[in-house]
This record gives sequence, structure tokens and C-alpha cells, in this order.
Amino acid sequence: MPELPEVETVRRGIAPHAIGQRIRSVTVRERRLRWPIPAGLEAMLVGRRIAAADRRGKYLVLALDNGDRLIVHLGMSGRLSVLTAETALKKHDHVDIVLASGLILRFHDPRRFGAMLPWPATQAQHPLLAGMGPEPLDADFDAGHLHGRSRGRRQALKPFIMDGHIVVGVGNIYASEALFRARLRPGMAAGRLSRPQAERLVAAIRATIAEAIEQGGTTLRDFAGADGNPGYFRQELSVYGRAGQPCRVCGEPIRARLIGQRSSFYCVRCQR
DNA sequence: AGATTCGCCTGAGAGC
DNA sequence: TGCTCTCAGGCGAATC
Repeated sequence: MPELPEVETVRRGIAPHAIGQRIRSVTVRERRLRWPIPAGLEAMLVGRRIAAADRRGKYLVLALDNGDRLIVHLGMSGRLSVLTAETALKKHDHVDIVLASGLILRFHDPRRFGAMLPWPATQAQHPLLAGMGPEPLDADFDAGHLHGRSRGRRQALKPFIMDGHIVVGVGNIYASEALFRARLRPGMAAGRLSRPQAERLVAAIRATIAEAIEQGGTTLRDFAGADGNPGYFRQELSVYGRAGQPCRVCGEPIRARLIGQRSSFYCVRCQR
């Protein structure tokens, strides 16, 4: 499940092959993603040079030399891979972006929760990116921000930190992991977060995300980087998917519970 | 406005 | 073996 570390891993994998490359051709085999791929997407891309490969939250943003941009979201099961021209097509290979080098950027997404949308240069802000919270690794994500935004909130802490308006990129896996690291219960009301707890949570989210990026993300089933390799953060997971197994810190069996319709994992002893 | 629920999808795994 | 059912989950949109 691509969360921020997985998307960043993909971005880093793609950037050296994509930046500076002119787009030779584009083939769209399936337009029905989360939103349909607009008919004009191919024309926008072909002949342009890729100037940058950026990321905002879980959105990849490929900037073109004329200021137009391509937004890519991997959804649940999406992959964006750098492949050689002769790589055989697989089921769910929806889009090929063929570069002047001969390499292909191939978008593959069985569940089609992903998206591929144009962001014209004439459009200052894209609706999907407007209103997004700070990046967890940026300086403007700090205890003051998190504590301030949590005031008056009765929502559970876990869905609160998964809300992209509060902070971007924290999905279901890293939310459970960061809360364990911060020693906070996922079900506690966000509004009851003390200032010192907010300090701890910010530090925990930062550390969790940063370490996951270093490991190339977490591969449970689907995820692979641009080179097709899995991420190795799975072996670092403290609580996610470990229901019934002993807490790595205190030995207490890890509990699983639905919070905000999402499976959540925590240690009742370590997390108060 | 905040909180919750829904819906989009396919593949994997469980159960029969 | 093969069918059916359940679950997973990002996140915008709809609803309460």
C-alpha cells in the first residue's frame, strides 16, 4: 500500500531515468482509473521534456519543460516502473510513457484506485493538492501545528493523523507504527493530546517516515519500487499486522481493533 | 465545521 | 478443483 515512503521510493527510482528525457510516445490502454484519464493527456506529454520529478504527499508530480505537469497517484495497488522496451506487457499495465532513451515509464494498477491527471501550467493550484497539510519531514510540521489543529477534536488520534489536511502521507501502516513509537493509544481523542504528547508524536511520525524511506518502503503484497524491488521496512514493523504476537518491547500480545473503519494495531502496555 | 460513511476495484485467502 | 464470500485500503464525495 503506497504511503509516503513508498511514493518517495518510486520518485527516487524514476527521477534519474526520467529527468531530462524527452517523451517520445504515450500509450493509454485503460483510461478508467479513479478518475478517467482525460483524452488530451497523450498530446500534452508527447514531445515534451521531463524537467522534474516531485512529490506532494502521496502524489507524484512530473513537471514538463513548458510548465505543464502530470499528476500520478498510485492508489492502493499502483506501480510506476522504469522498464526496457522489450518488457512483456502484463495484465493491468494501463499506461506507457516511452522516453527518448528507449526506456518506458509503465503505470500498472490492478485495483485502479490510482490516478493520472494533467495539471496545466495555466492552473496555479491543482484542486487535489490544494488544502493539503504539511509534509511530515518539513519544518512546518511541528508540535505547535499538530497540537493546535487537534484542539476541540473528538476524533480518535489515529484517523486524525491520517487526515491529509493535518499532515500528508501518513497511511494506515505508519499511523499505527508512529503511535506505538510515541507510546500513545490510537483510540484516544485527538483533543486530549497534551503538548508534550504532541512533541512526541511529531518526532515519532518523522522518525517512522524517515526510516521507512531509508528502507525503500514497506512491501506487504503489492508494492515495488520503480526498479521492481520490494521495500524492506516490513521487518521493522513493531505493531502493524502483528496481532497476537508479543510486543517487541514488553512482550504483551499486540491487539488489533477497528478504529474509524481501519484495522489498527497497538500494545496496551506500552501505549497509554 | 467536524465526524462518519460510502464507493470505487481486484486479488488473495478462507471456507465449503 | 472450483465456487462464493470477505477483506484490504487511499481518499474524495456524500451525508449526518
